[in-house]
Amino acid sequence: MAQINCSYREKFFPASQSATSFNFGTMYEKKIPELLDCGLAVALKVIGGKWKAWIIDCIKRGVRRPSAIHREMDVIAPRVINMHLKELEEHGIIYKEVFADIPARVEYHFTEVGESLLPVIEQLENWGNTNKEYIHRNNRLYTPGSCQLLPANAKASLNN
Amino acid sequence: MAQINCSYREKFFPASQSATSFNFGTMYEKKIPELLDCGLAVALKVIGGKWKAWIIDCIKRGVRRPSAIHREMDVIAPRVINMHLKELEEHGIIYKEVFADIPARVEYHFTEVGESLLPVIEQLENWGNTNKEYIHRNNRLYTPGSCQLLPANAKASLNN
DNA sequence: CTGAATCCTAGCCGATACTG
DNA sequence: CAGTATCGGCTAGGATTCAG
Repeated sequence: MAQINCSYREKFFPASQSATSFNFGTMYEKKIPELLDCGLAVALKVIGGKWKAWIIDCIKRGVRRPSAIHREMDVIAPRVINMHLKELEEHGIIYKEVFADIPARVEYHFTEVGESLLPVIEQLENWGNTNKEYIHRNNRLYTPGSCQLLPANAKASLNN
Repeated sequence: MAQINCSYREKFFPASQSATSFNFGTMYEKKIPELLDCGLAVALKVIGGKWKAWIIDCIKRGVRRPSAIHREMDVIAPRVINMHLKELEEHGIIYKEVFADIPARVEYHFTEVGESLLPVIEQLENWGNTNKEYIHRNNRLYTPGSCQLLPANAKASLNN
């Protein structure tokens, strides 16, 4: 059985203010610091954000230049893509190679840590693909007091 | 090498409007539908949200009653916790057992699908724990043009 | 081509009070 | 104990413009 070794209370709100309780993720200035010592929280922070998954997928497929990424994600505002790219860079997931060409030329690549993230993302992707219909279905059937619908396929997993 | 089988353009913005392109996630009413057919996006949607990880961890450790969860997460507004609980229920990750006691008594349990999510979360947690120092360090060292700092440990992963 | 600056909106979340 | 309602703010994200 999977084990989450998370003493969240401590990790989200360390008693010792000297802990690694600073604000990270500079996409916006944050008033309320969050996360910190919890691995799960950090991981979610890194791959969270509305379009990070898509961007990571781009780079993974060799779409490395900003302009190319913008072309593929033409429905998303370039500013937003750039913000996500910058955040990924700050987190050390990708880094940028700047060429002295004119016009300017830039390529993004995964760092080692970034590459180590890919298999984990694949797990998430697989889970999502095998369960998305179920989740969508549940969402549709759900009504405020419809707990009766769920136990049918859920009770099986109970053992008390 | 990990493979993400995501044709994002199609999955986020299906050409056929008849696709599973409805709005899910009723924590709030959404004006702009999102996600849909991409497994990764669905997975992130399910475990996303500021406190879902903590809540999932609670239930996993046997802290099943709302009042108990509220006690443990006493820094978080009960309303917010309830919203996340409701969303997890709507997504079919947990379900609620309602006892006819007075005062009211409720217990949350994982559905089968919910349990299948735990190992995946563990992967994320592990990745985060082994890389959080690196990420935090990067965040601190980062300055707008500090791409010079990263390639040092990043170049190694390049092969072109 | 790259990417910063400005303005704006929607939605997540926080605090409080209230019902059964 | 469990859950809802209302109000307000912060912030991620979207649209546009301009600079290097």
